[in-house]
Parts: sequence; C-alpha cells; structure tokens
Amino acid sequence: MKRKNCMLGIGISPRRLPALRRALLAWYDAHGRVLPWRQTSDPYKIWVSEVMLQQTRVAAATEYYQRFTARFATVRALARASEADVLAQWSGLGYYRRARMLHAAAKLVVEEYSGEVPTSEAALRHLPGIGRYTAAAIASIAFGEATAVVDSNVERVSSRMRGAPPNSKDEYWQQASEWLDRKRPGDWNQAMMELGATICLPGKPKCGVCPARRWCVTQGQLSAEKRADSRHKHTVTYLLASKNTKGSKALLLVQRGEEERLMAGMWELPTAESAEADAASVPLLQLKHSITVTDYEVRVIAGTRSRGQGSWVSVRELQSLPFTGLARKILRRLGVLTAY
DNA sequence: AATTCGTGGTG
DNA sequence: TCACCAAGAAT
Repeated sequence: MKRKNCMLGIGISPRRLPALRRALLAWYDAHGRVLPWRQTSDPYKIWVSEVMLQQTRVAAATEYYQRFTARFATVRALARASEADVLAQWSGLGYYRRARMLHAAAKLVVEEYSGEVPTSEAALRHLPGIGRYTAAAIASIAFGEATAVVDSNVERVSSRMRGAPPNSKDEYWQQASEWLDRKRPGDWNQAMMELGATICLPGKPKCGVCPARRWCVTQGQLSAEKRADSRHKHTVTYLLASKNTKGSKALLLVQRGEEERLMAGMWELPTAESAEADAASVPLLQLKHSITVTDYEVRVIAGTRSRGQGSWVSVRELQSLPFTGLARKILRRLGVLTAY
C-alpha cells in the first residue's frame, strides 16, 4: 500500500512542538534583528510597518518607516494629511495603492473607531489594505492575540521543514496555527519570518546555523520549484524641458490624472511625441526600468515644448512632489534631483 | 483564480 | 547582465 502525503503523515509530531517553540523563540530573542518597529508597542506604528513590509524588504522599508512615522506620528495625524502629502512620503517605496489604502483606513479609524486602532484580527480585517496576513500580524504583535501569520517566509520555512509544500494555501494557515506559540504569538510569528529572512533563504539556506534543524525534514535538500514568468517589454521616450525664470530654473512636468488606474496623482516627465523621439539622435539619458511585469527601455531627450499638457515646476519645489519611482530615477541620474 | 501593482538588492 | 524575489492585497 502506498503512503499518502496527508497532514498527519508529513507534519511535525505534536509531542515535538514545545521543544521547537522553545528553540526558535530562544534563537529569536538572542539573534533577532533590532528593527525600529520592534522598539514600539504603538499599534498604529506597527500597522504602518506591516503595510510597508508587504512585498518589501526590511532594508527598503526601514528609512521610510522612520520618516513616515515622524511626519505622521498618530492615526489622527495621518488621517488629516492630504493624499499628496502621504504619497510624497511614500514616493519611491512602490505599490502606491498601499499608501492610499492606509490613508483611507486611517480616516476610517478616526471616524468609526474614535481614533483607536481596532484590537482584534476580525475587526482589522475590514480595513482597506489589511488582508489575512496583515490583520493577523497586527493582532498578534500589537495586541497579543493568539493568531498565526503566513507570509512567503513562513511558506518556505514550513515547506522545507515538512519536506514538501502542502496541497493548498489553507494548509499553510492550518499548520501555522498548530505550530503557533500561544503564549508569545507576536514573537513566534516574527521568529518564523526572521528565520526565513535570515537563515532559511530561498537560494541557499544556512542550515549549519539553523536553530530549527532538528525539526527539519529537508535540511537544505530542496526540490526546485521555479517558474518562468514571461515579461512584457516596452520602449518609452520622455522629454526634459527646462527654462529659466527670474533666475530660477523650472522643469516641465505632468501629473497623472486622479482617475488613472496606476500611480494616480503622481508626477512624472512628459512623454515625447513620436516625431520628436525619432528626430532626436542622441538621448540625454538611456536606462532600463522594470515595473512589476513590464521591462521598459527608457530614453530621455531634450525638448522645449511650449504648448500641450504639463506644468512648469520650480526645481525648489521638486522635493515635495510625489514622483513615480521612474521619474525620480531619471531626475536623479540627470542631477536635477538630489537623492532623498 | 489568475493578474497586477514598484522598487531595489542579490547571486 | 539578468532573473529572481521580498512581513500581500485587491480585483
């Protein structure tokens, strides 16, 4: 008779779970990174950090977190800020829908919850931008609710420890719930993610220093599970038009419409007409830029467009505008915008 | 249910 | 150089 890969056959014996919990939590206590959002118990700030960390590395999110929580120190402060201001603070971090939903959720919290962040996973789940993962993360970390999280780290760690990925997404959540340390749910969740982010790496896991090795089936013998996703390719040409007015320099920029599906309301360079693009022999700048599933070949040419859409913006005002990441990259490369 | 959203580090 | 991928959510 063939053995089936059911949960009972492939998981960790319940008898061995307490020791696993102790080992992983001890490792986390001793080796967990000191991160700014781990130094606070403010639910609002933990919420901000969790949204910033959605599909975003710790290294990228850290400085944004510091700036954002300094600028908007409370839910109320965020709620009364303008969307442009919020987007400007988010500029460069990507996935701008997160910023809009966080802003909208902050307003909701002020109006519907008297400015107090909802304290349960179930209530958090109703706020825009808070899905299954984020609701459980905030509830466990900020409020100590005994609820487990599953992110891509937990999926990888869990698959390797079990020896194989489960048959469905839901089994990840079921297993995470079984493994959860219900005395320290927030720390346990962060420990699992920390393990995936620093030890149980996608490419080559550092099994030699892994605190969970005793409980791991694969121990580095990972079955390849890669998929090649086809990417789209596009070429785009932007125009750099500048003029001097009263001794101050201004650039021609365009703001995306509020109804745009992508990056609404954010600023970028005007695109060149095809005739202009063809006529320009030597671009000022040429670079590659990828936006999720599309690879762009970007050219920037000099121009002096006097009519058409766009606004002349003084270079002094540039720092406060919510630029798209591509626009920021271009302006930085051209030396127009100093790094920030 | 499969796609799409941004960006930067990494090997 | 370039494909992979990261504390996911919404549609």
